Amino acid sequence: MTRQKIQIKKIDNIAARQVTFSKRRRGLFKKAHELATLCDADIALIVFSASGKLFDYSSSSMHELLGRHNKLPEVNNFCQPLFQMEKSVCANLREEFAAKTKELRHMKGEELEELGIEELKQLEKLLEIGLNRVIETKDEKFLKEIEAVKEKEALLTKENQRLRNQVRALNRDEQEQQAVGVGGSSLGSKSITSNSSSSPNPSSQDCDDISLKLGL
Amino acid sequence: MTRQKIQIKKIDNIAARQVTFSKRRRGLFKKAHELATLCDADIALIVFSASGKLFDYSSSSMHELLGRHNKLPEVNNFCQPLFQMEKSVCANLREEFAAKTKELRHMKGEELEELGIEELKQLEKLLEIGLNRVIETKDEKFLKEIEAVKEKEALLTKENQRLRNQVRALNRDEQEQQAVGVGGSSLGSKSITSNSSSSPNPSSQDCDDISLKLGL
DNA sequence: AACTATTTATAAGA
DNA sequence: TTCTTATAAATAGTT
Repeated sequence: MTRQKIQIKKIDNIAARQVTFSKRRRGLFKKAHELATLCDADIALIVFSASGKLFDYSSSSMHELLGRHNKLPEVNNFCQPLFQMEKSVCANLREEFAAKTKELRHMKGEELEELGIEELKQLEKLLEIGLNRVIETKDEKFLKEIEAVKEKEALLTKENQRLRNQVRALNRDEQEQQAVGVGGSSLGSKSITSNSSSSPNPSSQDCDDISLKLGL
Repeated sequence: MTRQKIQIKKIDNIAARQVTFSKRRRGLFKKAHELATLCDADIALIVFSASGKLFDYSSSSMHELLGRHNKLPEVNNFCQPLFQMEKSVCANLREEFAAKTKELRHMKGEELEELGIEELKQLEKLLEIGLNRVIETKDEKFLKEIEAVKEKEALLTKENQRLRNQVRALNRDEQEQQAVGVGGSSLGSKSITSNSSSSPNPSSQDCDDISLKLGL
């Protein structure tokens, strides 16, 4: 597909065919892996070169795929080659696992002696980037936390104001009653006190919440 | 691969993931077919979408391809238990692998949103420790490098001194000869020149070495 | 194994 | 879904 467009038909020149096979095989496996990763798909890819060499890729357990595929009648006797494949897949996985483990160790500052200066410099850069991002994210979370608390604070302040007004009104009522009438249970004051006792309770619970969160 | 480069990791948005799956699946099957045609390869490609739908391609009949390495039917009976074993081993490995991958991503500052403040703080500490160790190791390597160069420098200085003395002695001899005798080949000067021509050579090679190392 | 001029694939947007 | 389009990737031919 470049320098010159080619027709999709068997390449006659053997050397050229082998070169193209290597290049495109890589590309195909890469694409398969990308599709599996990006779209959470299960993929099995089996390639036999013209010379009979086997290459394979599978995004998850080959058996699982096989099991599902087994429902198709013509695909029933593949045990052995698939087992071989599974083994090589596992071997690959193990290899990757070892590589990841090593990388992780390096990032934790272990087994650094085996690295050269250039690699150490790259590692340092990587760690700095990671650290900065972590700090950034942490700070963002803190800010969010603060925002939330501030919101509650505003609500509480408002509620406090309301309550203060209520109390003031209540006091005024009582003084008026003492000044005007002598005895008798007042329906008005009863309803007000029951109101004010149901309201402060939840807001004091909010208070506890906030102090808990702030005291992380 | 366009408008914007994307990272190869699971696409979060479901709709976008489906669209990408359709597009890339087509591309993958096309590439598989091209490889099979161009290079006379046998290819089997099995894809399960995240929702479980099956897509497959094979360059020759799937049966023929997979039957090729299946000349021993009796071996199939052994397959099943071996599969099971291999499967569980692989599953475990995959799980650990996923965990390591996630940890590594976090250390690189990716996908941090899913972490809480406490975890972020721990991660930050971990990264700081790693970074410090890396810097330490790097500095040690630098120091070693400098030590090595200094050693060579000392050797060279010594060698230079020796050569200077030799040259001085040589000059003196010549002056004495010019002053004392008129003609005649001197055995003494001959032996000195042969000495000095065998010695400077290796030390000039050393010089090259050092400049190479210093110019890292 | 590298390079590079092109072709192809495709992410985002309509 | 399908089309468009700007851009990233793959790769044919070459060295």
